[in-house]
Amino acid sequence: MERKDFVYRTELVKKLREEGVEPYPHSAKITHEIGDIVDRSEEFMGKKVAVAGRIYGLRFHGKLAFATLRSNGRDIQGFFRYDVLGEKKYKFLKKYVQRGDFIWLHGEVIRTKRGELSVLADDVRLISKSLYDLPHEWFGIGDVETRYRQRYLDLLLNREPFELFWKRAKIVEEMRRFLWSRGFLEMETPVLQPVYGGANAKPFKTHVNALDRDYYLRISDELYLKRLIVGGYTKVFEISKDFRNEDIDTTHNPEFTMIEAYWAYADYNDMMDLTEEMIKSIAKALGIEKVNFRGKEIDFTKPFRREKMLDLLAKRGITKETDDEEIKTMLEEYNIKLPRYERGLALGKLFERVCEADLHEPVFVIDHPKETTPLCKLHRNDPDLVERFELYVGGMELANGYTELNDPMLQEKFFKDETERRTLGDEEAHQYDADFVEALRWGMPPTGGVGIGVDRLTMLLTGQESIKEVILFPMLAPKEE
RNA sequence: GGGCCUGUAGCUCAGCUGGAAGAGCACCUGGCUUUUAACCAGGUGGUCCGGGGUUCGAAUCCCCGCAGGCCCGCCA
Repeated sequence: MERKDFVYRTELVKKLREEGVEPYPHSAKITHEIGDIVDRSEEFMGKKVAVAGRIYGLRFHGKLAFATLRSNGRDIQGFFRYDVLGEKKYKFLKKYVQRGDFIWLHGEVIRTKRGELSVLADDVRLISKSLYDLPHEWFGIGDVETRYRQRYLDLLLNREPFELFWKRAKIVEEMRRFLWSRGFLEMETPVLQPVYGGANAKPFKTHVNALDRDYYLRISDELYLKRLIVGGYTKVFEISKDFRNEDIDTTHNPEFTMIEAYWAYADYNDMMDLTEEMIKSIAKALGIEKVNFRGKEIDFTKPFRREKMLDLLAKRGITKETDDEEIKTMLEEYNIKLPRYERGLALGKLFERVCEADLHEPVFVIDHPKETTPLCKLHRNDPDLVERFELYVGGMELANGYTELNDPMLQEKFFKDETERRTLGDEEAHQYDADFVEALRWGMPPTGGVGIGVDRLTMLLTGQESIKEVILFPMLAPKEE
């Protein structure tokens, strides 16, 4: 059974065509965007304009009618008078034009008796017929599933997400502007990779018919951007969609956006400075100082603290003196399973479990045990650690950076260690990337790198606690009919 | 993977101690020359998520399934 509104409106389209009116014309030339007129209304007063937009409200009042027109999130009122518009067009409006339709109208910018900025129409055209009744904005769309599956309805009827995704676009724009201003070049590296790397994660597998080879969707673009540093660039970045074949929850989506930046001759301290300055400049550009997140305030104007991971663990009673047996007991208590006991890995896992959730105000956690990643340079003062940082905000990991490992022989060894972990059953261990080792053998300068989760940054800057709220089309199970 | 919750008109929701499917808005018809959630009068509209069961009778109770949300587990 077809929807009643669809049947009725489809019939109207048919009638329009019978009368020689095309309900979906090719263009509708406007003189101004609605927002421009609203922003500079006094300048436009008394002038003739042509505007277009979707009808959110249509109020017939005998021989008068008022329409709320919206375009790009901005509203202006269309004012139709029988005597100004003429009988034919007025009747057309009444018979064929409904809420949800797009119209074009021409007329003088005025204010009505109630002071509402309006265009007093002397001409009106239907420029796109909607075949469904637009739900009322007053009630909005509340059903979360509808909001995600039909995001356009969410954007059309709920103000908050419309503005939120505008902000997300601004965040990405500011990110680019910031890095461009620092001399970084925006690069594009492969999404389809024969060997995946740069993170601990399960990949999506695909097949390249032309080569008859299995490929992977990237889990990170790290190893390719570093090849570009080998290639001679000193500052590169990429905003990349990465793919990780893992669970979907409030902070994870299988497809997500990451920005990675690599900077030759710099180290992890420089990258922390860069990260902090970038986030603060984005927040400033958006006029954001403090955000309420998970019930607590985050102040983006204060300096980001830097804490050593081992110091944070020590505050929880896990120190150098804690012996391996005690740590193994703790792993069991927290139900953490490692393919094989390695102290450094265990400490990294315990940190996530014990400390992570409490890191609310921005803090760089630095100097991780060396077993936590194979891509990072050993610490200049302690061979058991690496020069790594993770930025935690709101209890989430927001960024991850290193003084990049550029010693090809050590890189080879670390990849071998990962291969061993893989054979022991660690599905997320890194793959051995011989081509990347080859690149390092040609020489990569000392380099600092960082990756920042764009979705999570958007969550933090907008106070949204679910990643689905900041991804336009979050992954959902396909609906079968 | 485990627990809790949700699914009723186009939208927002009520009905849930079993007994004739409802409201507001939207939509349609009529009225109205300053409305803006317009108003007034009348009207149309339902696979009560799907399947099975209990019962004289199920939107309501039971079982299975689907989809979504939250929490936990797992995981960047």
